[in-house]
Amino acid sequence: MPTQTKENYLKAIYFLSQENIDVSITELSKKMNVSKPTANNMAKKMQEKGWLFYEKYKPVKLTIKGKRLGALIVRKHRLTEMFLSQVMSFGWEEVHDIAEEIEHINSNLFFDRMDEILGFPTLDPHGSPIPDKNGKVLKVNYLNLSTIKPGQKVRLCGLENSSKDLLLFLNKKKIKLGSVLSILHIEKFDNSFEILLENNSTILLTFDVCLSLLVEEL
Amino acid sequence: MPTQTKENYLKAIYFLSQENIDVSITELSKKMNVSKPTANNMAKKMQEKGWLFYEKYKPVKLTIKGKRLGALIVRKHRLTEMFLSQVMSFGWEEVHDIAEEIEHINSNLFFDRMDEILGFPTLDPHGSPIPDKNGKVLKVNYLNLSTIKPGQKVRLCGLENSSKDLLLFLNKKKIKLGSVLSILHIEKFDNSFEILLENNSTILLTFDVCLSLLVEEL
DNA sequence: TATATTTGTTAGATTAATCTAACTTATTAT
DNA sequence: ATAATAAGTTAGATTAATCTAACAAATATA
Ligand SMILES: [Mn+2]
Ligand SMILES: [Mn+2]
Ligand SMILES: [Mn+2]
Ligand SMILES: [Mn+2]
Repeated sequence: MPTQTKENYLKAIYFLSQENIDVSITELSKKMNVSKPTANNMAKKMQEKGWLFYEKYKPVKLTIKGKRLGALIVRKHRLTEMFLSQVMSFGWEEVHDIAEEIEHINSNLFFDRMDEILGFPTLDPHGSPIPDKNGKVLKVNYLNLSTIKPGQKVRLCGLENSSKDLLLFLNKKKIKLGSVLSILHIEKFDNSFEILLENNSTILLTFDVCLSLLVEEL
Repeated sequence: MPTQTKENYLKAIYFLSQENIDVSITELSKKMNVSKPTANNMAKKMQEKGWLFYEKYKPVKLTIKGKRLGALIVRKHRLTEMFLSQVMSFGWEEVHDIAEEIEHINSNLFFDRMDEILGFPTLDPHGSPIPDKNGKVLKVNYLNLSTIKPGQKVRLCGLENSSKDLLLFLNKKKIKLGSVLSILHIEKFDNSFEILLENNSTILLTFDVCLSLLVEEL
């Protein structure tokens, strides 16, 4: 029976592991906004639970069990986000904080029912994959908008980060998941993208924003 | 920002207060399944929060603030039960345990949305009133089935206790909220009730079960 | 009223999650 | 290779929530 706090640590390590299998105590402490001794102490406890490998002065690494458990929490998180968005009409910028709490609810029945009501979705409202009941994650293979050449037409499929600020910004620009973007021109000076939307309006996106958008070519 | 544990204590005191405004430490400790020192200690802490009056060797009593807060947690609990039952198709015997966790979610938006989707219900799936956003509770005035005379026809409107066992028993007997019951006969020997249901089947209910059923006369 | 029982409180300990200060080990730069 | 910096660890303290053992106060009973 993992506690809420430990579940959050597990998820943090799970995400940090995507970039690099090994996770340093310092990275973990930063992600969790706690002191290094706190992260260190927690790492030891999680080792005792069999969720990760811990050796003094070495980075930690999830065990198979830890990885699976982490994925299952992510599953609950993303199913919840999908439910909040599809069934309860929340905007994609509102769902994360609530899901951060609901992901800790202890009832498989509850999440299975969500899953069923949603028709067994594979992606969350931000385009991230929902791990299956065994913790297996579908590998999606999107392109980064920043790498697309002028003249190309793409569809927005996911986000590199789903920060509220980014989501609100995209709302304002009338860009949402599934939106079709035509790259008209890339400004040499600052690498900003001039983009034509479906509604025939033209918008400008900074290179930084383009780095956050995952697309597929049409 | 009340913690989950303290919210559960608050709710416990809130319910114990319905029967008797004053609540003893022993009652509280029993309801919460903790030792008396634990309950005592918690009572002191809740006093510091301004949720209750506490004086050594005296029973505790909720403050206005405590009563309101307690009612708001009950509101979240019952809205959740209603949502689980109406929107997510859970049986009335399945909703309590999940609601016991979800009631602690920290998002007014979440519960307001539930409320809206449900069409602002006033009763939960067990017939208990849902406190309003100010913590005000509608006073329902049902009769106890045990007090009804033979020949009378009544509608089931609520339950004195919503234990899972009772709910499963009622499921088996095909009795649900709104069911119409005609009292055919009361056995003098054991006070058992012979009852005719809408589907024309006749069932027998012990006096104890009748004590748990709240009805209105038709 | 005296005694027994119940109720409530104190004291002291434990576990989880956190902190700061001080120290050690490892890594990086000169 | 040494010194400086960064990363990781230990030690000791704190707060919330819990326990048991022992004691005190209130209530009930004979
Ligand atoms: Mn999220
Ligand atoms: Mn969380
Ligand atoms: Mn309930
Ligand atoms: Mn609860």
